Amino acid sequence: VDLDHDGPVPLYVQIADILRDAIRRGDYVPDRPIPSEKDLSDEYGVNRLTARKAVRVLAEEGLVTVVPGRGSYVRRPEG
Amino acid sequence: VDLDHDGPVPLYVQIADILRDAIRRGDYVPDRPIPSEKDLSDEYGVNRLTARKAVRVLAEEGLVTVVPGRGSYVRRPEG
DNA sequence: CGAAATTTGTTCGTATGTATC
DNA sequence: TGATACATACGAACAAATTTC
Repeated sequence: VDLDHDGPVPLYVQIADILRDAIRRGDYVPDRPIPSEKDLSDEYGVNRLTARKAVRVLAEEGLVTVVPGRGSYVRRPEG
Repeated sequence: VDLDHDGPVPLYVQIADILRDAIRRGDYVPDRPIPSEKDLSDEYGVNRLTARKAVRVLAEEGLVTVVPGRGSYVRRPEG
């Protein structure tokens, strides 16, 4: 799982893209948590705050819900 | 809370001026923190480092004390 | 019930690169 | 040239919420 550290796309955007695709593919399913910020930072070799920023992107898109002390859960599509 | 982005006065100076006035007015009181760098950057729509620079001005004037990881606290006047 | 571990939340400190004035 | 300003990214420390043992 390698990111492009030199290109124009920010690391947190790259991670957000990866996570978004994974959710769309069904690798992460509704009502279940995606990897923790720490797991993401370990997996992609980035700072926790960078991984956190990626998760926030998904949260702002409504794809996940962040729960303090629990994790970030894939949202069940409404309707 | 709007700043003059075009005039000759740097944004960080404008923010420092606003904060200084607020402290003098008593909006922020001794031993209590002023807004965090992030809150200031959000409120004034500037980069965090610009807000940080404003806080540093006040710190250099002795009006606040910056505590890493905690915040910037209004100084209690000596005497 | 309580201590430890996990996870997210917050804050300041710092560095790099880019752009603008 | 230098000061200003922004975006990104990492580091360190601690707090708060939650779960696990």
